[in-house]
Amino acid sequence: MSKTNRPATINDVAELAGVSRATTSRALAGYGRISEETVLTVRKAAEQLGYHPNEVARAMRAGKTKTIGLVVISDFTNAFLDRATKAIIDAAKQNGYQTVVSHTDENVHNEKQAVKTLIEKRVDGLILVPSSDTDHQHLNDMALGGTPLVLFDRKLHETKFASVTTGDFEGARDAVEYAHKKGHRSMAFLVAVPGIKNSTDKRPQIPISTVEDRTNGFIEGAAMRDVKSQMLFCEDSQSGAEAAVEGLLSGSKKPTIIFTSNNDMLLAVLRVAGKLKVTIGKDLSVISFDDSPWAAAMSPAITVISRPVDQMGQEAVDLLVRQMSGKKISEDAVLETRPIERDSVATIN
Amino acid sequence: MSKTNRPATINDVAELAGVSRATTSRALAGYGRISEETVLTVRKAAEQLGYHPNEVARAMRAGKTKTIGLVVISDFTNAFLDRATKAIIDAAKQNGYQTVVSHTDENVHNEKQAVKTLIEKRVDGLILVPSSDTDHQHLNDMALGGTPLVLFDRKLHETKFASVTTGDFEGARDAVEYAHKKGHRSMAFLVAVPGIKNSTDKRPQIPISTVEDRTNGFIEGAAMRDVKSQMLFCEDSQSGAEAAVEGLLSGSKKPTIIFTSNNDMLLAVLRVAGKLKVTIGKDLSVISFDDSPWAAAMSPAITVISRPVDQMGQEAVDLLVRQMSGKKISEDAVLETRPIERDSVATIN
DNA sequence: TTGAAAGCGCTAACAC
DNA sequence: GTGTTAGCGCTTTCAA
Repeated sequence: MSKTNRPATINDVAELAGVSRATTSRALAGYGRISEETVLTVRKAAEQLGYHPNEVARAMRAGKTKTIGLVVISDFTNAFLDRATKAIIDAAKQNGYQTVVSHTDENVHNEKQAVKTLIEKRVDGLILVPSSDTDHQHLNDMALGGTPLVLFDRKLHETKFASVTTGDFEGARDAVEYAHKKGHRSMAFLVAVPGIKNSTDKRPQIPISTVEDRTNGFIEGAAMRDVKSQMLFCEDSQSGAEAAVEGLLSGSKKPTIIFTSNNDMLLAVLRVAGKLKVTIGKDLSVISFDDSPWAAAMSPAITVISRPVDQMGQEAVDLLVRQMSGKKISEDAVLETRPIERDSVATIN
Repeated sequence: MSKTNRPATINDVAELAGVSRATTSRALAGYGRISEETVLTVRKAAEQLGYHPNEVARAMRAGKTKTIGLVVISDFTNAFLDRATKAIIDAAKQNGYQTVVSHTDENVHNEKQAVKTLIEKRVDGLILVPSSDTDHQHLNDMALGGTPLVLFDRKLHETKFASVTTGDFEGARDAVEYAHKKGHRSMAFLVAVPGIKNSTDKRPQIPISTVEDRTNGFIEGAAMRDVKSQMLFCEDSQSGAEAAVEGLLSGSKKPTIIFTSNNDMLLAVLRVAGKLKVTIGKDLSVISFDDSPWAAAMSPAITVISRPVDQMGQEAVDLLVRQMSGKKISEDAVLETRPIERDSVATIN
């Protein structure tokens, strides 16, 4: 910092070192022909002034910000997305990129806003967890202005973006299979669907590919084994979910096992179960999508269908980095889910 | 996007609209004297080209990036910091700022790196959860180059930074008081201390003000009521914590209640309890710092000392915004903790 | 080995 | 009401 209170510029350094800006730049960056001595002088001057290169100016000149934008739905107060966010930030850093995170609370309007802002900030690339499969006009070529985009966790039909997802259809189907093996014959799938009110057992429009896959997987699994199955599509909120679960557990068609489409739904089941004094793993079994530290720490520990979140983050960044370096790929990475058997599924004979 | 594949600039718009850059800028930003008609023409041209203002150039010119940097320790895969991060991002957005998030895994070296990068990106301000009370040379005036900094969740002694913290001393003390009322006479405090190996009951250097406060609060509370108390300072890792808890529970000085200094420690207790078949809320009581959705959903639900995380985020951004607008304040906001009584503390008579 | 100068995209004096 | 111009801090030709 020079005498004034604003950060030192390369000019300040040049002046103090008694050389030109160009020389200073070269000395600091260490390229071109330059004498050992000058380098030392310049370095000392820079140090003395507490010089930090202005990355904004650099970005301006280079036309690259070395920054990627990450737009996640919901907040990342979510056992899957928080770790995904971390994984992405880490992988990006590994590749020399900073990450700017926006979250959209599952709201397309916020998503549009976030994408716009990020584009204006001239991020070099974008990773997006899209809110809606049907509304994505803000992702057309013109809006993106050539910024590469990778989809995370969800696909967008009718678009050609590269994406990183998991085999959730198979994951759900196999989970049903597993429950069947454990003797369950009456199963329910509790599905959070953004945009709907309360809950319904009529299948609504599902604007999220992942949720759709899980739903279809559940149906397929149930059909294969001919078990009694029901689905409950419910509002993506704490109160809505709890009401739905209460209905489910107090009704006449009470299942022996509930599958939940995400951790929030799992928590709803757990809360209601606690309230109704039904014991998980005995009176009622549970399997959820996505693992979390607390699911493993519960008594009983919760059986889950986990997804390789770190690897997903890695993959997303890899895909993006490759696109940012010019390739116009539209590859899809589909990783495998992995069941983690714990103690929340009772054996019934 | 113009014919070439790079984003349209204001020049492109000006050319298409047949006016000068300055006029274009005025038309788009809507300032100065300008005819209605020109505005329309320019707007249309901009639209047609998919023009997005280049915020990098703007930032360069204005000397402001409208961005703040957030450096959190650990990852934010943490029931407190994830919500804090969200709160900060939201509050920042409210004030027209984007947020760049870095995390340091509780490692000072990473913290230095993160701060440096952010300074070079010319963030307008910084919110930091510092890793270490003893090592903060990288936060001196010169390194910061005048960038305002607000401390979050932890104070740094011997510095003059504004900070947002909570009354953890009182929180811990009152929790002991509460446990005493419920009849507990033998209490243990499980404290995560970064940097130590395994665990010890000898009080080590605690480089985190918050943890120090909690420890002192526990001691004070225990002293006031003359209960048998012990402390276990343990490595901040899953395996380390579990080993410590196992020792605690199988030893002869087994307490009736364990206080945990954060959620990771709570999970360790829960995991070990599950393994050892000790029932929480009956065989063993638990109170933890920091609330979380899952703590409330467990059976029994966990009694916690919660902190007003949204408000903390708000406050931090407020403090920062005020500093960014020129004031050189060094105010400290200390918010109150709030006990949430649930079912993990048994009544003993 | 070093310096001078141009230009990245934008806005704001200042002229007309 | 609109255009011209300078300059934010940096890197990189091009000359010397």
